[in-house]
Amino acid sequence: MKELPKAYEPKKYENDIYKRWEESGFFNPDNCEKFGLVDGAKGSFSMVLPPPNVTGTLHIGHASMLAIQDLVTRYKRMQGFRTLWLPGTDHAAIATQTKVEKLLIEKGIKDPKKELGRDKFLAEVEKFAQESHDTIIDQCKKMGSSMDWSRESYTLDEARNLAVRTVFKKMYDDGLIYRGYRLVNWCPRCKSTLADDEVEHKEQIAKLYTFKYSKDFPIAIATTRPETKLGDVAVAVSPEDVRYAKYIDQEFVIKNFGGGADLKIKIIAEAGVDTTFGTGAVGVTPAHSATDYEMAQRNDLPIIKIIDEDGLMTKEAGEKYLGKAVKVARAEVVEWLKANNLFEKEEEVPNNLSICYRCGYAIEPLPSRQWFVDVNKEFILPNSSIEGIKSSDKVTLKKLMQQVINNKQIEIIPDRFEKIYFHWINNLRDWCISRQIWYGHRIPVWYCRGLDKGKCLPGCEKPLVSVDVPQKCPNCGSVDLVQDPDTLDTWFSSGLWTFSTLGWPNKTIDLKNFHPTSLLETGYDILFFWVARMILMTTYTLGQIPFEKVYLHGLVRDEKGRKMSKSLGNVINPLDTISEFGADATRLSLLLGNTPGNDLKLSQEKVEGFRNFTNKLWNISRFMLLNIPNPKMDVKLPEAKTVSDKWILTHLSETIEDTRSNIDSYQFSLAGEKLRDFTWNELADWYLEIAKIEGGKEEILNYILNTILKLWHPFMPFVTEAIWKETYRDAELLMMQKYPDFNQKKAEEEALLFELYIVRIISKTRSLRADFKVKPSSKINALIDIAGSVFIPTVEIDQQIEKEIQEKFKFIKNNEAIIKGLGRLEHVDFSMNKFINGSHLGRGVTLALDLAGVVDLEKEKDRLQKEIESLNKYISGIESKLSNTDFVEHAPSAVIEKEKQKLAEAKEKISKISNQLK
RNA sequence: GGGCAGCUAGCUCAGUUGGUUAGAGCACCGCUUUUACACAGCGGGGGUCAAAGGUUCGAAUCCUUUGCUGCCCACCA
Repeated sequence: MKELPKAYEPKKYENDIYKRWEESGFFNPDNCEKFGLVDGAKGSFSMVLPPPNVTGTLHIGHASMLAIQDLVTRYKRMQGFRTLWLPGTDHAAIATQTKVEKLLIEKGIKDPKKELGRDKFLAEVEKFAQESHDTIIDQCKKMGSSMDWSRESYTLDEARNLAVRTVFKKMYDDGLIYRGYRLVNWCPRCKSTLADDEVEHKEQIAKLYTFKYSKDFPIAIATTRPETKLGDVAVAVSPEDVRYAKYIDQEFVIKNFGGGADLKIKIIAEAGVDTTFGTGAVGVTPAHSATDYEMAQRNDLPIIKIIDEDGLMTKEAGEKYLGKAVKVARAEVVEWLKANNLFEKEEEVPNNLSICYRCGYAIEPLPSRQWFVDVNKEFILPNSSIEGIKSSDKVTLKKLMQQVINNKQIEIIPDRFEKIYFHWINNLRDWCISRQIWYGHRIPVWYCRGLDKGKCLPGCEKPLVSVDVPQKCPNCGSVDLVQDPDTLDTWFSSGLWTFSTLGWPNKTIDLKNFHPTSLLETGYDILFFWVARMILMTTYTLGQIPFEKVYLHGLVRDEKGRKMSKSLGNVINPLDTISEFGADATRLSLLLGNTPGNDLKLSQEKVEGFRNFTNKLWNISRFMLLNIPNPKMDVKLPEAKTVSDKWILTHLSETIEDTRSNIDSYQFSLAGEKLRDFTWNELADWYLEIAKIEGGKEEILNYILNTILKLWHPFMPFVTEAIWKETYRDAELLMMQKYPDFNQKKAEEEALLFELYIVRIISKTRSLRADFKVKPSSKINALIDIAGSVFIPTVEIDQQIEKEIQEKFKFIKNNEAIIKGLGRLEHVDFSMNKFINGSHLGRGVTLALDLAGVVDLEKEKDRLQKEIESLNKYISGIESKLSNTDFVEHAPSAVIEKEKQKLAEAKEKISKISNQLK
């Protein structure tokens, strides 16, 4: 017999337990296999950790992700799958560089990049990334994550760099990567391009200015950005617009617009122009607006770049504006328009401002020479294992991305995100992958600087794309090669994550064992950034899907549903809740009440509630251990000695089945709630109390404890492992035990009867006691009468009914001790067919408490009267249902039978109560 | 402008293919320190399931419309 401390103190156990897990080596599937803990028939289960950015520390959203993934991992591992959960971190290029720049500026370095230079600056970034990485890893461990640290990866390490270079080269050779001068999203603060989906929109009120370019110009236009008009090449009007039809195709020259350059403006017809907005005419600025750029392409118009990468006006805007900031230029253009009487009006309109998703700065669209991935170019996919795409078929990247979802090779949970995914792909444009920042994978492209400085041969201008550093120009033989200064979009390398982490481009055993991965669990907020790009990169590179299922979780919000942010001061730090309430409570509060794809509201109270539950489980075990002198680890389903045993074992069996099927269908919350109900309500509140009365339950308690620890382990690994150790001392880890299997045993009828009779009698006894304010300490007497069940509508007691009554009598009498104990009764008399006055519990059972001296007669009358009222309502509802011929004709007979039974039962009750009132 | 969710007890949410008098946790009220647990136990109150219409014998559940709330997407200059 062992005794545990009264309350569970997570701090005393968690670190040691994690250490034991880690030292066991079983986070690594190779070791599980070596020790025969893998069931060959089950195969592999693999999952990559969505690598957290090394921009800082983990927040509660990460904790939620870790809780879900660790739950699945432990569950699969306990089932005998060859289970791999592969960890790593993401260099997060722009984000990390921006962060470090900020920190250095705070330290007093005004322009860190300029002052330090590339190498020193990068060293600073790496130092920061390393520190951040260490914190992240530590936090993962604090959460109990059972990841295989021996396979840890980084999106910017050597192995991943090889994968990046190899894929880049392959895509270039297939013509899917090209270099082009095109309009890109430019962040003047980050001084880099951004992909389309890295641009966010913020609603604002903008000033809309209406004016004419010149006195002679026939059409007024409206714009929110007058300074860009210095780069206008056309005015677009709707072809339907009668006001402007006559001007279409005319050309105008505006001398010295805004005091700057001359403009050549052609009037063009564009169907997309809204005749009701502004003047119904749009000034077209191809270099600084995506829409206008497309119009220019369609109409063969020139592109005049008047804003540069620093957000300053170029000389194309005219000498007057050269080098001036955009905002300054705007004011000057407006001023000029007013001075020249061209200005018509100024009004406020709602407007969407494009901003950088990393730094929030306004995006400047501008034309630039960049590297792109062509999503529409056709190519052939050798080694295709994509269903519906043969190795000889021509495909595009877009088509690949659509196909794997269409053919259900990849399933997205919840499936509503599939629609969103398709919509995104349909609108997808070529992906700009080059970034003008320093922290990232250098683009594996070199340029020849000539055999003899600047004297290249024809053909030398072709970029030299190579996995390894090329020694000389293959065209002219020069060794004077210079690498492209740009780096790659961080999502280019994280897009390779499922296979680059498994050793690709080498043909490794890991790739064979673990790819495609089984599950990708991540937030819906990076569906496009990451999930879609992994699908793109993996299907293209391997001809394989990256994962079979995508489970998307939502955001963790505060108790009011607001996003957590430092400025609001509502951030819940997982380390704080772990330290205050324990990792298990933190995990449960993130797992339960959380449904796929939906945001979760979290409050301190919620975590507290689960801390209470952890402690409850601890105390349940504490009590059980007091009653299990010799805990045994290998358990078989024990034999039930009493009805209560049958009852609890039946419920346990159901619980195993429900837990498993809920986890299997990704309903983690339901699984946990079911387990909690069983543990707290059925086991603790009923069965353990019964065990105190009946005694002699060592074997069954041992079985139940053993089983629920296993069932709970994936949810709350620490406390279960701690109890396991206390129970079985030197035994092996709970983590590696076999997850309980549902035994197909049918629910025992007696188990149901236990609820129908015993539980009902006790509950009624308790509620009557409370109603009549009987002191809990005073034990009273009761009378229980057992008559024929109302199901047989006959007054005569034939043999069959007699037998039924006898059996029922025996059944209830057998549980007298429990009834007395839990109902706090001194003495219970049993009778047969006495039709006594009392509470009618249905099925012919009547309960009467001896309340002599305690009963307030008037109060009792009131109570009965109320009960009659409610019963009458109930009865009339059923009667009207049953008298409805439509119902009787259409409803299935089972439903009608049920209604009839309910009616009979209610009627009997009411007649008995009326009797009593007399 | 297009799309997707959500609207069920004071709060957070369950409610699987339509079929008990719609459930749980927290909070609330009353009682209890009955030796596993007061981070507990027992009992209790509380909802016309956002609104309207429709389908059906029967709707929280299916359909239509509307209203809020949130999110995503989009080239109204």
